[in-house]
Amino acid sequence: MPPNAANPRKKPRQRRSQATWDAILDAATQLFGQEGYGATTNRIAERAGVSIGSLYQYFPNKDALLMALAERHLAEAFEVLQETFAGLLRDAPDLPETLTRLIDTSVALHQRDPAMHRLLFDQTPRTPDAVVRFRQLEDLLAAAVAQQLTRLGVGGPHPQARALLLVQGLEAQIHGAVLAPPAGISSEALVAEVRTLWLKALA
Amino acid sequence: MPPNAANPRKKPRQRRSQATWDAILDAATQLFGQEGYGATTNRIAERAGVSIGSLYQYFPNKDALLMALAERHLAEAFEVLQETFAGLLRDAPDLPETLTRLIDTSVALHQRDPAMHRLLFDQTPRTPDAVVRFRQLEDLLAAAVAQQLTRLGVGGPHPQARALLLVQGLEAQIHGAVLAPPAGISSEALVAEVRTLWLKALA
DNA sequence: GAATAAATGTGAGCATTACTCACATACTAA
DNA sequence: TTAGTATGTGAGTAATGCTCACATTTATTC
Repeated sequence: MPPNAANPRKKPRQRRSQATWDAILDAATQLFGQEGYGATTNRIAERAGVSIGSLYQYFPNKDALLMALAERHLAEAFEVLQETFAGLLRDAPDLPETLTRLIDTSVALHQRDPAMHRLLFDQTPRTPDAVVRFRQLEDLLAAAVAQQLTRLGVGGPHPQARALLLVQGLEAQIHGAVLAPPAGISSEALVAEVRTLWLKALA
Repeated sequence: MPPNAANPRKKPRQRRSQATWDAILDAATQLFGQEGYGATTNRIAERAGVSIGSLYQYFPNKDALLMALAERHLAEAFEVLQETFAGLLRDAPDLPETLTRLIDTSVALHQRDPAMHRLLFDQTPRTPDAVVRFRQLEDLLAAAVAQQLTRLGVGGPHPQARALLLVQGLEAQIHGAVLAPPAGISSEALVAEVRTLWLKALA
């Protein structure tokens, strides 16, 4: 994953400060996970066994803590996606199999840590910085998808555009299917339908 | 639009209280629009020419103010959509024309008041209540769409599921295309591509 | 090892703000 | 007129994000 240019506070140099940084993020993970955005910075510092001043030495404000959690979350997701795309480059499967792998990966990522996903998706304020950052990563993903579409000869007149729409559409559909399936329809049925629709859209 | 069951404070009975209610919402629209979620309730009351106590007589907390703005915003959107669906029932056009009308409506709704849309989409905390409420409206929309898909014979084995995926996917794609078009791709090109993809997906 | 500088840690307290409540005022009904 | 109800007020409270003057620990230099 590419580095975030706007990293607000310097990262630690000495070993003890690295421990402090880790303790703060761990405490933030716990308390934000339990209490949502309402968790207070003072209690996070307390839980981390660190003074509130130290917390603000590494994170300029409360939202920066969430951003750090988001970065960690997204980095994990990127690793998984990296493997998926590596596999696609290696095996060069046909369109149906390619779609299946992409969808399965997306589903797995949404099932991995639903609480954290919901915290970041629903409760974290989408600051301009966060929105820009997210779009940046979305474009990266789209580029990898565009490469696959082109390889399969289904990129259309503008593969990057088509890939971006696939990324955005698929994310919304899988998110809804996995985290908020409507009464009367199973997640599995929805995911299967997602695959059917995109297969026809791209074939 | 169906009423919201969890309406937290009673609506006004006398004329002057209706004026108070309107003044508060107008002030909220202005200040939230200018300053985002950071706008304070005290200043909203001041701008409305009303005491802070009166504000909290009608809105139990800050988020309820945003919810009221969202309800107003969504009600307007529902009116427009109602017209669109009425037209579809009247004219019973073929699939390409039906898709065009739905997409054009969605684009128009996203272009109508981008600032308010961004405020509600990005900055308003997605409380559990708000999430449930939004899903409720999404299902309603999906039901109307499912009716059209069935009419056109493209509902597949589960029209309601397919319609929900269309609503979620389309919303995400149009939102991205209109409010955050990537460098090098025009909104128009993206919207055209959205239409192409869904046409093939449903044909 | 002593001295100096740099990095890291502390927590009382400040400023802000969402929200309450005891009370006052305006309206309605008899 | 009077009683009752609806509406309006704003000083004050509690909670919380964040600062800053200072203390402590580690690295560096002589």
